[in-house]
Amino acid sequence: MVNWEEFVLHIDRIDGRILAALQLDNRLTSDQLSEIAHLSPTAVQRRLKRLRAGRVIVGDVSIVSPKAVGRPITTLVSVTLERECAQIIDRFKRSIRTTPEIMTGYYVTGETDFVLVITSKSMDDYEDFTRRFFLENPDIKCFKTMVIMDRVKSGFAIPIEVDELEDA
Amino acid sequence: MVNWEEFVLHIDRIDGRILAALQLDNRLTSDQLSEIAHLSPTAVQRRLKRLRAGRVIVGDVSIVSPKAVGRPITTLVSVTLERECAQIIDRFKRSIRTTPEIMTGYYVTGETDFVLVITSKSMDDYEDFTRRFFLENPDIKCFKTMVIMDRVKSGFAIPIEVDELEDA
DNA sequence: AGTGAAATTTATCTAAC
DNA sequence: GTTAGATAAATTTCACT
Repeated sequence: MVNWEEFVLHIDRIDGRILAALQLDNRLTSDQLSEIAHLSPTAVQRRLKRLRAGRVIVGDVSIVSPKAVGRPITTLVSVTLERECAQIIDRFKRSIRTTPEIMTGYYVTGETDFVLVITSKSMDDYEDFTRRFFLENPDIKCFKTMVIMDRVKSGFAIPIEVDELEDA
Repeated sequence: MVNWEEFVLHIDRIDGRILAALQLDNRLTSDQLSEIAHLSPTAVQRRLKRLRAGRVIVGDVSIVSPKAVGRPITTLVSVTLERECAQIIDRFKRSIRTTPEIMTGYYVTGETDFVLVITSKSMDDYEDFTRRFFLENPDIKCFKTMVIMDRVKSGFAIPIEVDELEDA
């Protein structure tokens, strides 16, 4: 039986170029992409459809300025749970998913168990959040806050080494 | 003199609804957005133009599956520099920006100086990267690696409390 | 297989009001 | 803010290699 979870489409050099471009700007038209990919606009669209259906492109989103919508404070929080048992971990994962203030949540190896990215309206707002979310949660042993001072690079673009892919 | 850096557009409830939708899917048509916003498609487009020009929407990107393009390993790395002087910090920031393996890089307060998000083809590839990037850099005092085991939530969507915004 | 060209449908932009 | 017409883009169909 095939493990369909592990199934990924075959990506060639042209796909690589299209993906590299769309990671930076997904509002490029098929016409613009056709120049980048050295292909006809129609062929580009067919590939796009395939890449989206095959979950190579997993989403298309607008990036909103946190400041502009009144959430200028972003913090990174590393969280250590009391005990690393499946039940407690799963419960914490669920609470991450249902808490809108948490933009990103990773379960990690190493120093701590989880790393979260949290947006807040102010430091007071963040403090208030920690009281509600962390201090009242008996599963949490400790947490450490890092306030983001500068987003040196805040992209999500994966380096796609086009030359390492095979020809179309 | 006005601090234009701090200037942000005024966002009303309708903008909030549009932004909340586009953060999840920016391929929604003006027609679909017009239903969400209870507005005509043309009015939606005018707002979109304003939101993009005013840098409320700072970008529009496709999210590519790291696995699908051969980079299944993602690590979080916290970096502490030898000394926190402006020159060393700026030099490190520059190297973050020019290193494609680093997807995200934050300058933070607290435990460490920087937190990086790095994609790799394999653990060997990551180890190789650390040798090139960290171990050969005399400005770096120490770094700690956390391998991401589960992306519990890997969105960038900011919670937009529509009800707290004023009417159009 | 996958590609390219023309026709149709659909969305977006540019006026009007 | 809306409606209507022009422009441009995405989809579909079909012929080609």
